[in-house]
Amino acid sequence: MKDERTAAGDFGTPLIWTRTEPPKRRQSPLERDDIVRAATAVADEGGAEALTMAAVARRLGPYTPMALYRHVMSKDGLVDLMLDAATAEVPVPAEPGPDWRADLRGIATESWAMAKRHLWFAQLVPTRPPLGPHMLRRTEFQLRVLVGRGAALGEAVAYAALLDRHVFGGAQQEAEEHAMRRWLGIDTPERLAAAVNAVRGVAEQGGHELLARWMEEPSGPDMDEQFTLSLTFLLDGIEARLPNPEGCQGSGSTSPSPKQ
Amino acid sequence: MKDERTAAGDFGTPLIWTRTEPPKRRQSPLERDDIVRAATAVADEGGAEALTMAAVARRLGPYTPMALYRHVMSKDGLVDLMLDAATAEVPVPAEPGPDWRADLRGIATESWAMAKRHLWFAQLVPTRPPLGPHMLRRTEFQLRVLVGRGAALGEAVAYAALLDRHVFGGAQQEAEEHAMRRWLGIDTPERLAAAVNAVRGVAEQGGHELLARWMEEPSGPDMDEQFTLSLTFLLDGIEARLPNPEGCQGSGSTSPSPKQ
DNA sequence: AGCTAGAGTTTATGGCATAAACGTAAGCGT
DNA sequence: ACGCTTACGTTTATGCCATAAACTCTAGCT
Repeated sequence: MKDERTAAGDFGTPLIWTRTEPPKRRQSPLERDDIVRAATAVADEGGAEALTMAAVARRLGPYTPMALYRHVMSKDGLVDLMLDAATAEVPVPAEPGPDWRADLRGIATESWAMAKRHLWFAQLVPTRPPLGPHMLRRTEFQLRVLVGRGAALGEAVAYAALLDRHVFGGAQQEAEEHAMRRWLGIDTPERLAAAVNAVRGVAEQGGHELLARWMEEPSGPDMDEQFTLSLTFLLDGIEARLPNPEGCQGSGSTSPSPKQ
Repeated sequence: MKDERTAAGDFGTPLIWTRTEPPKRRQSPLERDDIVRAATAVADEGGAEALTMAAVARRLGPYTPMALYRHVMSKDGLVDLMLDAATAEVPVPAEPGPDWRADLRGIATESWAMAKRHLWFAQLVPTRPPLGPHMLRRTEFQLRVLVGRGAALGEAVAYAALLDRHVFGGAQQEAEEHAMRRWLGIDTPERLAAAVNAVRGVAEQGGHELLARWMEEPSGPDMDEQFTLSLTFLLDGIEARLPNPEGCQGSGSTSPSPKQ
């Protein structure tokens, strides 16, 4: 990974999904799963910026960073494995149920919960192509639900993408706030106050009355409520564009024109 | 910026907005604006991962990376300035107009267009607190529109956040695809085919029929259409929760319960 | 017994941000 | 005119990263 910042990563190196785990000796002391678990623990605690090969190796015990490369190919490979392992935590039904909204809502809600458990997830997922087996399985389920409700395949792909954007976008924002609190708040509460005051000062100077008022006394739905809210908005929107009110199969390529 | 990857950045260092540009000599050869412009050009061309102090300095002419620090304080400071400069490109009306949907749609659409001009924007914006003056101004406008329509302040903040999440989430995805194409596609078209085939192989093996079908022949709304679509969904949802159908001021703290 | 392949280590390279100390020259007051 | 100050840019050095390459050790097969 040449530069970690890039949210549009370097996919040039072969993806780890093309290489299977090397065949094991009897009981090799180090395994992919151990490494992924350790890396996940490191990132859970310190965020994505704490995830370095050295930190993972240290956590595993008496290992050097280079030991990991034999098993995970590269840091990108490790990240791919971590992302897929985390995705595996969201349960995906074998078959779509009778209520398509519940199906999609379930996937979204579970994903949201997972992303809150692993705040690094939302930070890292946009840096890698979402091609892990569990992510594929998850996507396929979403598509089946939508196509089963009459959406055209291309539309289904768009709707799924749109829902996921919302889940992971929200999680990303949550992660930001968490990190902000970590840096400004926890260790030095007076710095939090100072920063907030500075910003409020800017807001007031700029004549930003509403913003200043809100910063003085934040209110409104919290992240979870916002998540539920916009999820509902999106499902409503999708529903309005599905062809049959309670239908079976259908091409569904025609769609009502939305309000402009 | 210790680790660039982190989408939840290090806000510990004082924000650049607290420091004004140092007073200039007669005509200092290097100015903040020059630097920000050059940095923007670098990132426009090479993406966020190409944005290094050295690259910016090189672009400016016969300067060393360290020269920049006198003017922008740190790389984070530079990024903050870049983000705000880009935000300044989206026009914000002085006053809300008669049609609140048009107002919000306008901000969102212009922001989307800006983010497509500067693909690094969506990659970098989640790494820094959105406290630049232009960003504040933009947010204040959104709030004024919503509060003017009867939303409670806290709700307005949530709605604005929710809309922005979609704008920048979509832009982020666009940036990913662009980078992916850059790495896999442009220089070596056969590698694109190989990669797609590999993934399709995985999809087929896993019995992911719809996914495989779609990868065989992608279809459906493109990014712009998806953007418009989900924007409409969200505006519809917000509209349904605004108190008065065509009203003036109002507390708006009660809201219809959404369909579950 | 000896070979081999896998596991982990050591060493080295190069990119990156950035702290610290160092010229250098432009403008100021005297 | 003289010297001091101060902004400006450079040099040098530090430390953190990922990771390539070569090396060592050892289990287990032939």
